[in-house]
Amino acid sequence: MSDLRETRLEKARALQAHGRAPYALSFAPSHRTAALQEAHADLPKGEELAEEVAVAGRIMTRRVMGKLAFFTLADESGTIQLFIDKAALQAAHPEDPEVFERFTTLTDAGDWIGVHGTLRRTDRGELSVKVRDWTMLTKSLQPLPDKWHGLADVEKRYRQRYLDLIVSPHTRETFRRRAVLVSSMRRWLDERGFLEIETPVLQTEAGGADARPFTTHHNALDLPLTLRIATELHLKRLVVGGFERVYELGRIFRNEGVSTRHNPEFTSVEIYQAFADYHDMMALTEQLIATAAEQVCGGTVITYQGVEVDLTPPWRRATMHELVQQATGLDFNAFTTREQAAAAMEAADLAVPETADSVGRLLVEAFEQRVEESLIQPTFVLDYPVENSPLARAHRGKPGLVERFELFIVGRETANAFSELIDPVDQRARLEQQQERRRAGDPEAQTVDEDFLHALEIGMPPTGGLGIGIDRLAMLLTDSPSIRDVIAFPLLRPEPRPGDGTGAVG
RNA sequence: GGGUCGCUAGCUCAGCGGUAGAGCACUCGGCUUUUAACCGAUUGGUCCUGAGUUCGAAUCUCAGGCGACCCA
Repeated sequence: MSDLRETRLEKARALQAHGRAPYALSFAPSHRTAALQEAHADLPKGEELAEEVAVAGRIMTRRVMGKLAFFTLADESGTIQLFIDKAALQAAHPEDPEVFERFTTLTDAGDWIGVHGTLRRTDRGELSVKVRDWTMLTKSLQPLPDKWHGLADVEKRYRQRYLDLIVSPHTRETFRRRAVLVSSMRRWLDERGFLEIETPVLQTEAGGADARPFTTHHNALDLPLTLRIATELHLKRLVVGGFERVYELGRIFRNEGVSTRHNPEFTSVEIYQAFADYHDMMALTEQLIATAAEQVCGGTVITYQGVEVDLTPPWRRATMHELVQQATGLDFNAFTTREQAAAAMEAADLAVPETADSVGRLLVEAFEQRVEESLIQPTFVLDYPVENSPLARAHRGKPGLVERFELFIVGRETANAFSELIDPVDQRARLEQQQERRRAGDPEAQTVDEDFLHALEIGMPPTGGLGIGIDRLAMLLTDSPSIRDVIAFPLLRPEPRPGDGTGAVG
């Protein structure tokens, strides 16, 4: 509303007129508020210290009562109260008899200010800075949301995340935890000799996953490009090049719908370790995630949406065949044709989609329909059908299967790993099969990447590969029900703002 | 893609066919121990958009927009 804004602009002009700039260049705080609260927790009521401190922050609430005022000042660490005594402030400013009135009338909730003063605990027990001098750091022109209710409108919280962060301590904590998660994972990998190497986001043909890419265009080269849908094929090239432990933690883009579990851009970490197989990657996954949980949550037993989840290794391991048999009574090892499997599934009241054109794909269907969401505690699901795992190595002992696992926690796929396929002849055959599917109309099927195949022909050592969805892990470790709660700025349709010239957002 | 729900003051919400309201915020006045400060007064609206029904629509109907949740 422009009246509120105009009032604040007027205050900014008044500050300028009185020699106080509405936008300061810098300020030197001596302490953060949390450090002061902690250091002086035992200061008795009514007592004051001689030492002067400087703190900076945003005014959250103001209580002005005649010749005395209390502000709540918030910095990133926490809050502290400002105790503004008219007589004391004026005594410190003989040159400006209006100093108290300027402070109380030209400031608003939302302004950034810095103050110098002494610490005292009020009679009511609130540790406060008794203000000797104040500086406007940034004059805010827009009102803050309701100080008691905060921002309840979910859409507004996503669109104007800055407001959400100001008024919702829980949101700040979520993104702080996400940052701890990411740095914890990088540290864990770095300490074990993994190199983070950045691979291209812009690619002429996106590969490494079954997904549709975003398309874009390079003007100078007049070249159509796609955004990456995985980092897999380039990281493997690096293993071919001789890096034995590589990873990349970064943004992936998939041109798909949005939901509480999907955002078109999301963050993954892919990790490749030479001379390792998928059993090694299971051990790595357990340790990596358990360590992250300890650093983010303080322990490996956590609560997600009211359910206790125990991330203490080792985690349950079960094959997809076992899990499906337990849940449905169907033994997919016994089926030799799709017709047999389809009939058995229909008899068990399972849907049989047309697109699932093999026993293996039907097995995955049965898994998704009856098992997936029941896997609350961390579970490695092993040994997938070869049909939908074109980059995984054939199982060493089970024909038709590959050495692959997916990790499920709270019913959600959280990680995916293989003993990587390193035989270039087999790899070519698998990708050609995928290309066939693509020709037959599956837009998510993969294409043949000739340079990748060439790299495999140069020679990739036996390698274990792993991908972890950072957003879903962040949801788990921050107890967030929606992926949008752990993405600072989730994709939203732009808001129509017809003819709006001021206060536009975004 | 389907279903349900939501959209009213800067924020949080009430109003559900008859003059658009409250609390907070803002402005003004009072107040030297408040902390959702308090007391008094004032200000503030494209009731998401459009069409329809009606003497009369924030309210009912239809279409559209944006979002949330559930399902596929």
